[in-house]
Amino acid sequence: MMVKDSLVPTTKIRGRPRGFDAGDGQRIAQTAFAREGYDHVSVADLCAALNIKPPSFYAAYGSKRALFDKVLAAYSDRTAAAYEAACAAATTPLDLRQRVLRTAITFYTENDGVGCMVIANLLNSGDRDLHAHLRSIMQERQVIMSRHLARLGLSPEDVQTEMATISVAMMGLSAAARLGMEAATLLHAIERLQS
Amino acid sequence: MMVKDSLVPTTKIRGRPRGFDAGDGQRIAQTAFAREGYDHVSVADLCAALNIKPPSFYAAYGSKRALFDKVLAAYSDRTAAAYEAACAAATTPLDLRQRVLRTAITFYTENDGVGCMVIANLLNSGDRDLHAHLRSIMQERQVIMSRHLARLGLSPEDVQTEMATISVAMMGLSAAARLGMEAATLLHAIERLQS
DNA sequence: TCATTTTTGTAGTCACCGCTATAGAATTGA
DNA sequence: TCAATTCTATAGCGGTGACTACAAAAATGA
Repeated sequence: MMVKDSLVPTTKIRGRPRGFDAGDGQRIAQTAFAREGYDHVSVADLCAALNIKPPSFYAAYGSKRALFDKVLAAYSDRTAAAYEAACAAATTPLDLRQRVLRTAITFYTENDGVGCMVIANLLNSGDRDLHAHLRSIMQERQVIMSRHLARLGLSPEDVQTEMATISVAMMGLSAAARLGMEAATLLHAIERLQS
Repeated sequence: MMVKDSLVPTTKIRGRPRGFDAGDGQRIAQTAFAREGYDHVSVADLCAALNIKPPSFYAAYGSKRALFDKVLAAYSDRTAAAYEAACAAATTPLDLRQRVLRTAITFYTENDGVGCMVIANLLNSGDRDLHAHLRSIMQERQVIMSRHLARLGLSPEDVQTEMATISVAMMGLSAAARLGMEAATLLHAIERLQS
């Protein structure tokens, strides 16, 4: 008598098996999207990189946008956790800013300097739906940081101003990183800026 | 006996007269390129805005890239003069930074906040030639500012760092302006950043 | 063996891109 | 009036974008 192995991940799946690893594909797409941005990565590019044809791509990921959203969600979760940790560790508003910007620099200079995936695509992409999605992600971040700033004693209007300050700094770091500025230089730059 | 009026601007020109004002077209193109960026403005868009057909566009401007270069040159000259004036008026390196950033903010918040035409397209465009052109413009600017910083007493390595600092700040201001941040908020942000 | 299921490659859809060949319309000079 | 010149609209070029209809291929279950 056989036991149903529905909980076992190695369940035999009917039909022709996929000829490539979807996880590998997502990783390749992640670097491509991070480097070039949503608009400048074509499905044809991704297919070439994955060595597959369009039908395989669409069967596995649904659409270019769906794949980007998956990659973006992973990035967003990863960075949100790091920023949350930075905020939680902060003891003063100024300390929060320093910790957040230092965290940002480490992310932005990954993979030879790709900047922030949210900021970069918010500035680059012509896709309106994507634009709205990215804006909402950014707003979520700001809400969280704002709460921490309030917790550290800033008045509502000071929270607004400090949030704008951090935003401008992060955008500058993202852009500079994308244009090739190295992590050490970015650190020196914002240290000097806050002289 | 007739006198040749080759020096008179109202010389009668043979052939069918142009049905639109090329100068108006350049102005319309300027706002379009500033708002949307080179890649996201199509020749069809420009033709629709100018109420002309593609052949008229190409007869008047040569190519999309040629028109952009014209618009860019005008922008570049205008801003270069302003930055030069800001640098010339500066009495200390810190004063130079303040003046340059304030000048930048006024440009970036023109036309409902379009940011810096050089920085924005450097980050957005996928065109490699354009990329190189914009980079060279940016480098020229930095060379000029660097000379002023040296004149004001900064050591070579401090010039480098200060230049990176100003660059990061300008990129942040450009991006934030493009995302809708107002001039007053931008001013408060960089003031606060330099606490 | 054979039906069922899923993936695969071929080949194409339609829309848009920058750009242009061609011929007609509108002007000037003779 | 008529040739020369210049701009105009029509229509279409070749290329690329995201995406897909279709049938063959490769696995499973019976």
